[in-house]
Amino acid sequence: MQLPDKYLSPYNSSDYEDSLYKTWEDSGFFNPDNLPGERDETYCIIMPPPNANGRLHAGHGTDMTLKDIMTRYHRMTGKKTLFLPGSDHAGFETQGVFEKKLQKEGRSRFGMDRQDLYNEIYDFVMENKHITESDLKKLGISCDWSRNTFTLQPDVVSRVQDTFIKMFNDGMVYRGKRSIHWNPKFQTSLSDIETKFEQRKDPFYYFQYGPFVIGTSRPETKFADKYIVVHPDDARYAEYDHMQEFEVEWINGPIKATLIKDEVADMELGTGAMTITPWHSQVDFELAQKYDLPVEQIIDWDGKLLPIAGEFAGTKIHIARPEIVKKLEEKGLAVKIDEEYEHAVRLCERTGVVVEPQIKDQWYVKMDKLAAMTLESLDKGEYSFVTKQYEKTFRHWMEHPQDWNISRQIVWGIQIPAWIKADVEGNEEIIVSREKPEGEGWTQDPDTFDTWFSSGQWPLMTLGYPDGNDMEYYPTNVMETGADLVFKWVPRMIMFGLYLTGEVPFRDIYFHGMVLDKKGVKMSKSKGNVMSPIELAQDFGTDAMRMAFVVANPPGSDMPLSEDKVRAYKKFANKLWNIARFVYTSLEDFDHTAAVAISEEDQKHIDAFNTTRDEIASDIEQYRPHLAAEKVYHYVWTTFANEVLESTKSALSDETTPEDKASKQAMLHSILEGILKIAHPFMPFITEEIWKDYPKENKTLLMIENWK
RNA sequence: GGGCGAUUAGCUCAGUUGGCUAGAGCAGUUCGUUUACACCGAAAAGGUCAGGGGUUCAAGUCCCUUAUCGCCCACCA
Repeated sequence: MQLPDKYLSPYNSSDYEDSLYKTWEDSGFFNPDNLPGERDETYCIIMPPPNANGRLHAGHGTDMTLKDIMTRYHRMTGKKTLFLPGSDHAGFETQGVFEKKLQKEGRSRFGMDRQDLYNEIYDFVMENKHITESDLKKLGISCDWSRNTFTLQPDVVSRVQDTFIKMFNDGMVYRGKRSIHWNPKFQTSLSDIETKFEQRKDPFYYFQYGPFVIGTSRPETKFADKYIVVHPDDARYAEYDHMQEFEVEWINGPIKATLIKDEVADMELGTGAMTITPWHSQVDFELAQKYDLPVEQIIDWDGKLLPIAGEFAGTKIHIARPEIVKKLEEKGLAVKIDEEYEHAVRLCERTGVVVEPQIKDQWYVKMDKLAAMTLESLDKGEYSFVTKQYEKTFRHWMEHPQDWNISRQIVWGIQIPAWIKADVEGNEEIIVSREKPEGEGWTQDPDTFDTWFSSGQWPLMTLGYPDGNDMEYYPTNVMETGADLVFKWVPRMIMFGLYLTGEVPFRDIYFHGMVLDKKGVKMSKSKGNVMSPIELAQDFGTDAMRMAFVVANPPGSDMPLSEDKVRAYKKFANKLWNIARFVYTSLEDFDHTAAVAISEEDQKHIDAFNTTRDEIASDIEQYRPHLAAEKVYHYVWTTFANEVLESTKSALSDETTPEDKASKQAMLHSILEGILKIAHPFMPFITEEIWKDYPKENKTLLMIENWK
């Protein structure tokens, strides 16, 4: 063969990547239906859908690379392999992003028509979605774009709604007034896992309340407090009886208060006596239900005080707080203020807004049975954690299930298929159905589902549940995703899978860690240490970037990433390029179709390669891609380039017999093929490009060549 | 309060079921421009694998313990 000119200059990824991706895509082999040969065994990975509202980050890079390595490997071993892409509407997050955009334009979603708002967000998301998809292609991932799915496409919407209807009919969902986490700025409720705690130092106030001194950090909620709670064993209050009543002078005049003795009171905190505000505290609400106490709203949905606050009505709570304290001081009811009080404040995880507990009618999923099914299935070994360290955490969470609030007061999502008719007394009649019920007065619940309600059904929806052809891929092989989804997403998919089909959606769960910057600090826009996979791919080549994402990145632990690391694998790509150059040059007078006797020495090299190749295969199959990648690197550079290749140099010159030379040529020819194959899942572009020139009969794309 | 994990070369980290003469990248030392590659090669240097104890023929790897650091969950009127 003649050495192609392209090898005369160093490997320049940008000259090849786009056209190679197009070649793969045009070949149709991303779609398992088009793969050649008999393929009885299926292999399927469902892509965790990136949110359709922004650019890819380094986490996506790792995520996609790991999945693509597994996909490409299994495709080469002859399985009917499907890597199924999609995107998630990411309800609350997307609407948040969109509202910021509106704000910049001096607009607001409030007052906008529901459908207009939805349509505007839809257009915004579609634009971003296309950018994301072209970004994904730059990562070289071999997913079947013909099966690309979006959570808000009509057939997904209707099937997700059907699940809700089935759950309602099965008594698995209910509607009820509950203490919810309310985000007053974004006007929506949140589930437990959408909130986080932040340690803050706030003043802690002690007020005289009848014969008691109560402690509180939230005086602005106290207007309607008529119940005092102390611990039954608290000796300081032994003289008072449970349900004893007192006349109390309070913020806006005298009231009648009642003492409750209950173990929820913490004797260590403050004076051990508190008053309760059921509407604005989850714990208090539970207590109110236990003793059948009245509940009254003090703070409105915007975070302002209601008329019950008298002169403070209409005031934002953080403004009212010091004024209320001042009034109590003037009345001589303020005992003392502890300025050093540290406590945890619940915030909205995505927006950082302080959450206000409120009481609202919401839809809930009953979790007890679903959680039990999920645990039972785990015990039976129907699915398992590759990253074992998460199993215990997962179990603990599943053993203490909380009912799941699935209603969101936003438009960007799948509307809940429930119709409500209220009579004059405010009693509600509810029909759950996709179609509007017969008769007058029905309005559809304006709320949408929590995003995780639809993404929890993602493997089912993408594979066409209930009766689509692709259900042959269910259960899928592995769910590879970020560890932050151990509660948010993974358990929900398992629960929906078991509930709807009786089978888990995937066999193995593999969590990769977070990608940190080179100092080990979490990447974030505000810190300015974000590394874009797209820029890395442009600067160093996608193959180099993929290697950097995999090497030294064991399952389940975080990984720092630096440009130096990516640069190292760019060099490696060039090394591979020059190995090809050397081998192809050496094969100038070699006939690859002729039978050649391989010398004992050369056979040893081939055998050693085969051993390495099999180790790499087992590393990939057993979820050790980080070791597999390192072995590829080490074999190619140290063993092959530095040892094998060097050892052939004298023989390939004219100082040898023709037989020996032919043996060396055949050995190099054979091992180069193997190297391109073992490197392909990790570095698909450069290997495919070198493969183009590889002398072989009946050659196909490297992507679908046989691994061995 | 409950749980998980980390501690290995100057720095950032690998090291699967115990078999190690402990590896990689970057940084740094010496030599080399020998036609695959200077996006390179050769050679050397750097580590009582956090401390202590134990199991074993054998421990970076398993067990106990101490210290430091990180993360997650729960709760805090």
